[in-house]
Amino acid sequence: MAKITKTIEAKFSKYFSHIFEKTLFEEIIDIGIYSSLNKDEYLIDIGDKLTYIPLILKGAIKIMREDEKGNEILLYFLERGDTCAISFVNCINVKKSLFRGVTERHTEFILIPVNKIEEWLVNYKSWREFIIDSYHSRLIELAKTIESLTFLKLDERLVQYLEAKVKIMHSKSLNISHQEIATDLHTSRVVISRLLKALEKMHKIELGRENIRVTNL
DNA sequence: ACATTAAGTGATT
DNA sequence: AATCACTTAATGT
Repeated sequence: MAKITKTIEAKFSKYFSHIFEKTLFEEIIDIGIYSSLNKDEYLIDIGDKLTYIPLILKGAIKIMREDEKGNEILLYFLERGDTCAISFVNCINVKKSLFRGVTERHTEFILIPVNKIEEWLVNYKSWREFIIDSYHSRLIELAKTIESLTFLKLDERLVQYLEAKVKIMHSKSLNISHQEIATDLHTSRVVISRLLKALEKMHKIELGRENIRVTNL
C-alpha cells in the first residue's frame, strides 16, 4: 500500500484519463492508494467486508462464487481498466462480499475508499457513467456465463475457458493444472484431462505438466 | 532414494 | 459426464 507516485500516475493516466474528468482524475491521484498482489492471492474473499474498490492497472482477477457446500464456480474475469462494480452497492451498504476475487497473475491496482465512492457519484458525471458502464459489462459477462452453463456442453465450455484465459494472460502458453480448470468449471479432473487430450489429438493444443500451449483453437 | 503431486487410462455407473 | 482404481511421469526433499 502506497501513495500514488508519478510513474503510477502515468500508468493510471494511460488507461483511465479519457474516462474521468480532470478534477476527478486529480482527486483520485490524491486520495487513491496504490497496491499490488502476486499471482494466486486473494483480493477479496466471500464474507469479507468491503472497504475499498480497486481500479485495475495491470493483471487480471478471477471472480468466483461458492455455495454453502463449498461448490465453486467461475463467474468472470476482470482485467486492466475494469473495476468490480458489483461491489459498489455492497460498499455503499457496507455489506459483505458475495464473491471471491483471486489474482490470475501479478496485479496492480488503485484502491478507492468507500466513502469517496458515494461522494463522487453525486459530484462527478464521469464517475456515474463509469460505474454504470462497469455494472453493465459485469451483467453482460454474467449473462454469458449463464448461457454457456445452460446451453454448452463441457467440451465447448472448456474451449471458451481456454480462449478467455489466453486473452487475459496475454499468452498462448498457460501454466495451469487440469485440477484448477476442473475447479473453475466445476467438474472433475479426469474429465478435463480427457477433453484436453482430445483437443490435443485435434492439434488444437499441446499439453505439458502444468502447461497448456494453445496453438489453433 | 523416497514421497508427493500431476496427468493418463480402462472399466463401471 | 462422474467416479473408481490404478499407472506413469515429473518434481521436491
